[in-house]
Amino acid sequence: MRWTQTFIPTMKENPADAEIPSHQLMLRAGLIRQLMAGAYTYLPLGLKSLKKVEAIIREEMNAAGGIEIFMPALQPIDLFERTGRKDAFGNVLMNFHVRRGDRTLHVALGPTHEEVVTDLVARHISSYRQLPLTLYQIQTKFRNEERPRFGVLRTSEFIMKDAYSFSTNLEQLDAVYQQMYHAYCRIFARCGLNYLPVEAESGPIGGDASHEFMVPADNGEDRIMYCKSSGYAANLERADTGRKPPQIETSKEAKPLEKVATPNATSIEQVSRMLKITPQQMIKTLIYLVDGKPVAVLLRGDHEANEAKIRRALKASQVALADGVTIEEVTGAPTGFAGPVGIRCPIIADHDVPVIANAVSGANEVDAHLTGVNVGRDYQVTTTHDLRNATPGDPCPKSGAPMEEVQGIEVGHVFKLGTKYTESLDANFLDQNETRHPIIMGCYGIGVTRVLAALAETSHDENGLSWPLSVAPYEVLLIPLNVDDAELMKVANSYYDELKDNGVDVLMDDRDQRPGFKFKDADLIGIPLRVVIGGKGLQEGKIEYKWRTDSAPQKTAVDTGVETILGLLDERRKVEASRVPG
RNA sequence: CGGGACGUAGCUCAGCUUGGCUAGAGCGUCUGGUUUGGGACCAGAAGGCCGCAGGUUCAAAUCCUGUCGUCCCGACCA
Repeated sequence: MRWTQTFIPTMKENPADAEIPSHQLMLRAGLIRQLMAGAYTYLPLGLKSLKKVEAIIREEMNAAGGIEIFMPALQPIDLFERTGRKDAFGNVLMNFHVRRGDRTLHVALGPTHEEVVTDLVARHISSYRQLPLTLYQIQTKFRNEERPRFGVLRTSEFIMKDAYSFSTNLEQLDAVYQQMYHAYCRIFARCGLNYLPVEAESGPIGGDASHEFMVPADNGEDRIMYCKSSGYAANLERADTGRKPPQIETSKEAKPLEKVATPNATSIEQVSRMLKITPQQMIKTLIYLVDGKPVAVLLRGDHEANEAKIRRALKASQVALADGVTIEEVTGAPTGFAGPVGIRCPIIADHDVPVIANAVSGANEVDAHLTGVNVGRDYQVTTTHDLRNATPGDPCPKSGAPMEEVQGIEVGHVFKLGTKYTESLDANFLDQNETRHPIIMGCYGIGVTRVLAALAETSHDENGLSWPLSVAPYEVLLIPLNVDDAELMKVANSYYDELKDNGVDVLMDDRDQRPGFKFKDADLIGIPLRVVIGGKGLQEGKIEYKWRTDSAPQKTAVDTGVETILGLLDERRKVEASRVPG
């Protein structure tokens, strides 16, 4: 492609609306333009990369046994009512009424396609002989995000690869899951991403049933606990704190229980400042409604509650923070003064709570806290649980070494679903014994547009983007330095033609601009290999090439330049391929 | 949904506090000329419902009210 024949609107300055590097650079390099919050146009450069990512995904999905289909974004709302996800999605599900003749249809724009694909399978699969089956598509998804942000990282309309596996038993499901997991590793490696598979919340099947693929990045929205020595990595929601139940006994240094006045101090921070103590000395008492009944959850003052863990510990189905009225009922005080001593509801404590000697907690009385709170004497717990988010320094559940927290961008998710959808949508099969069972599902998603953003976010320098060869919009950027020089253009054009004839994806900057201008744009859009044809070089029979990641260009003979470039590209492709797991 | 910031030329921004000439600059665009290896220079030109609506005032980009939009923090995110 010739630059003057396409549409690459680069920008010299950072748009005011963009804050993080990927958003700024994708705008400046002319990959995307915003239409409204959470909706972006992909310009030629962005679209080319997107298509290359899609091609890689297709190759790997096909190799892993996936069958491509294409389902409608437009879906009847009753499918979501049957699976209960109309309510589960709530406002995130875009849905509306349309008139059709004298009828009114209630439709949704698909946020994902479990319902549609399961309905399809329910209608056409009925025998174990037809299974296993894995269907996938690459398609636009719609989610009414409460807060779209960070450019293309979180949008209300985005491209996703979603795959769904259908199996007769858990062994089959495990096999597909492993295949998909492996395919995902290959996809992200081929895209040149530095990725980390992390354990995620696993839902009904439990165990090792869900992994998210994260790209470590400071601006990532997800928090991951990571252990360098064991390789253990888990979503913050999921990560084990590695703590064990402590011995529960009253401290030998127990001081007397005392009530202190703490007017208007309702937060851990305010109380610790007022009493000149650290949050670690405090007991945080959170009142939850667990399946409708109040329960006091005790945590160390500096820790965060984890509702999924609380739900599991209590074997409950619903857990939510209690309202002010309930809190007054069980504590006898407004929100902010709850404590375990004398509270009128069951207590459940985190492992780290009973070991706090002479703790400070709310007094269950307005404007008052207690000091010298000790387990056994002042409040009773018989056992403890892991009820909180892990924090940096917590021991790794595998190695015991301190874990660290890293931020990440979620680019993929593999998940063993089980029979949630097949049961509600009647997707059954008959086994060898003519017995009917619900089909066992798995689902596997990749945020295709997010892969692009993650690459931009993690692969750039102060001058612009830097693409891997595999997904770069173009592999080679050919720069003739003076388009008015007929001799020079003759060489440039023959390079352009020959490279194209050899299957190289080449962009020629044929704009009538000064060299410096072109070099700046070259760095900004980040094409991996830059080839410069200039008057000075031609005089000595040389052309110049430079990898985007190199600092200085190298020279090679004009006559053999094309072969040199082809060789360089081959070599680089091999290097990139060597990073892909086999 | 709670909190904060912003909205003036295609882009980045000044002007608003303390209302008052024809609303400015740099970059970009167009024309002519000089240039040509890291975002050139000179001369000229085009380009604005100052987000929108209402109000106060002799007079509003500027003050007030409302509204829409965008961004950031938080909540939310099968």
